[in-house]
Amino acid sequence: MPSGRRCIAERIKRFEAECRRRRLPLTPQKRAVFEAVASTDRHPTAGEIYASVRRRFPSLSFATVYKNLALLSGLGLVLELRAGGGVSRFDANVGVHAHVYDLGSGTLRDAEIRGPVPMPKGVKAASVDGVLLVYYVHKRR
Amino acid sequence: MPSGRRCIAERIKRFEAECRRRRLPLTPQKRAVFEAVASTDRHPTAGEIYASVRRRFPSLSFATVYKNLALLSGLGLVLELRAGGGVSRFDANVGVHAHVYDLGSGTLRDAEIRGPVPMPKGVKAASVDGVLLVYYVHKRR
DNA sequence: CTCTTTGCAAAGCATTTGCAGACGC
DNA sequence: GCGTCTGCAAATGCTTTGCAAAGAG
Repeated sequence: MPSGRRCIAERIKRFEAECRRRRLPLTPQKRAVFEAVASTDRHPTAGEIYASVRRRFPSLSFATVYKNLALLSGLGLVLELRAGGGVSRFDANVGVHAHVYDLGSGTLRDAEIRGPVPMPKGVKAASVDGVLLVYYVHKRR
Repeated sequence: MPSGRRCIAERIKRFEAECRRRRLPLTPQKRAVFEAVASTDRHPTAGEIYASVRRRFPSLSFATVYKNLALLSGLGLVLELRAGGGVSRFDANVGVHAHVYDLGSGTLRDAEIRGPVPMPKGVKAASVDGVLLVYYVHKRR
């Protein structure tokens, strides 16, 4: 399922490699922020990430969290989900997958999809960095 | 194409029918806000809608725009796109279609897709209100 | 007449920015 | 050492809310 041990370790390896390649300092905070996103499949918000990382780095500030999330997002290591509700959620699963957003409860959860996601016309497959696929569902109307 | 005359008229008809069905007053502002979204395929932001409607209703306030957008969104007449960038964009095309978000320029545009969008497991097709499909693309990395 | 809506002003809150000092490499 | 990062505090800006007056049906 979404994030087994193996998968997390791989994500972190990729994160480190990418930082080295770019000559970006591997600070403890940066690593902790990435780990906070990579070790869960709950699509944490910036606030949740802050709370989580703060346990190990009490001096952590929100600015650091946001700066690192922006950085990671720019590196393609993390996906920012603005699918519903008011806040951004972050996902270290950069591959193609789907989310179901419940309009009633505001819940955002992963979904398995059967079959491949079609590619859009006029877009080279190679230039697609990520795909956000969200199903909006309701209980009743 | 996204929004021909015919299509716009149909959208407005649906909007009016839905309001009547719910016994919701059909105020000029409400209608104007919906029309502002329905008559373009540019996915306007709340600010753009405000500017547009304000030309005909100089006393219009932002609160009215937001309240109506929230209402329309709840009625399923308008889709709120939080796909990229910082602000919400609104789309009266509630049917299944795709968007391409350019990470470089921050542009969000419509895209035709070939083939059907797969349905997720564990979700009844009938309960799916809408599908948001966004391709994140880049020029270079 | 009743219930919804409007418009204003103020509040709310997630996110961003500037900057000085700290730190990775 | 050099360039990036951290943390603080203040600012930003989209969005929401409360409320009294106006409007739709």
